Amino acid sequence: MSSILCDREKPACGGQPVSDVASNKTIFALVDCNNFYVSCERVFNPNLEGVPVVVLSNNDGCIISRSNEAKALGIKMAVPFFEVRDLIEQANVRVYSANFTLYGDMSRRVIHTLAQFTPEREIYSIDEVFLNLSGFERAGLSDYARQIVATVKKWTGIPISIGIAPTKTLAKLANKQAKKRPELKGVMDWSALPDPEERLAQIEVGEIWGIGPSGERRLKSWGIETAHKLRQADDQWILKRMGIVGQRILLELRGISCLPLEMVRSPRKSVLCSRSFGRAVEKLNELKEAVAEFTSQAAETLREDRLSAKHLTVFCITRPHSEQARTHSSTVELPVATDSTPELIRYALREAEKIFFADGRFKKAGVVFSGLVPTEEVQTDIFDGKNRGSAGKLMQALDEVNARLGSGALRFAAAGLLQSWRMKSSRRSPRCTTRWNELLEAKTIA
DNA sequence: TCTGGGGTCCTAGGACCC
DNA sequence: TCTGGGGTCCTAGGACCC
Repeated sequence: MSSILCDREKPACGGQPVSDVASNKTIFALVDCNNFYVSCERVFNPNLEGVPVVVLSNNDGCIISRSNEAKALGIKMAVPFFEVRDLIEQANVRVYSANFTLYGDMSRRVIHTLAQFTPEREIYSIDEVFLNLSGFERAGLSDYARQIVATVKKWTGIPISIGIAPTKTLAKLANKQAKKRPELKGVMDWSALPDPEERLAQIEVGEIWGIGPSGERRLKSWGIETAHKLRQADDQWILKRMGIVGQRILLELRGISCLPLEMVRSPRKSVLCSRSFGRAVEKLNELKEAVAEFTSQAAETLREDRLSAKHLTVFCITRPHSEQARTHSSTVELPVATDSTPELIRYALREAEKIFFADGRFKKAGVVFSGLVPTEEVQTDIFDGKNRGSAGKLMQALDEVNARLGSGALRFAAAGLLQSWRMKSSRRSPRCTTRWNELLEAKTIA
């Protein structure tokens, strides 16, 4: 902290190792897939072009992706489905349940295509990648970016937008502008603006990356309503009121990069699997079934990353979205970190029993693994007495079978067979790119 | 009636120690 | 009357992101 206060020249980046981050002359380009999930659905169903389309979250709960036509109807992001159901029926909006298997695969294709254009990339999320375009100035940054837009569209079918700027925060803003203004053809270079100050004055603070609803309320209460005003604010004053996060945003708006391009993904710190139930769960054995299922799924993720967990938390939520909504949780420290599903299930079920209470109506539950260590570095205990080698082989065999026959082909009995608490997902499109039996079919009409 | 899921980072406050 | 102070570690909860 003190280094930030004393040394204004030094950006408040935190301690990334030099080799993992790009040089300080990074030219950030944020690639963002337009309406990503909807665009994925359109790739395999061209009838969806030009008509309003939305994609729903798990459990068919909220709207999580909207086509431009759906946005124009006034359907807001993250709004509960039931609130807009009438509007959706009236306007004949096409509705899809989320198909994350398909979206994940399409994301990999986009990233692979981007790799043709620059070696320095940070995969930020399923639909966003930061690139370093430093070294491509001679080609003309905007021209080069338009070439990227055209290639990604041609090779994957996914439309993207690119914002270019000296910091990530400005690149985010540039990207928004690129989406808003069709005449920019999907690309905006912030540095090429004749009057960036004026542009910042038109942007509300709530639109800035990192300023959420609470930050927006506080800033506005101090009379800071636009990105321009925040940029002009005293950074020490902001530091005192909004902490290091607020100060970083302010500096980034001034063009001082505080958030480097992180090309190496930092190791994950936790694995979580949770679901809302399709209906309220009231029986202990159903809660235990669900907890066993979530544990088994999260353990699969652990093994994919070759990690073992030292701590396990089980939580459940009773009656959310109401005044009595409560989270109950219980954490156990394992004697030896593990990635073995049956062992983890044993501990998880014990915690589930602790948090269960009669008369509870459970709406959601989940399992969190933390204290993650690489499996080959696990500290064993001489009094452990478990044959960890054979447990490892069993898990490997299980993962191989499930990889070949589809996730869930081999399951643990503790997770139950009926799983009547399972969520709704009634409108899912076929997993065209990852399931043989859901391949797209071409039909000839006689 | 019906409101996602998976993550990270930061801060405040309590416990504890010397 | 008046009850230290500084440091570390841990945890819970808030805020934010996509």
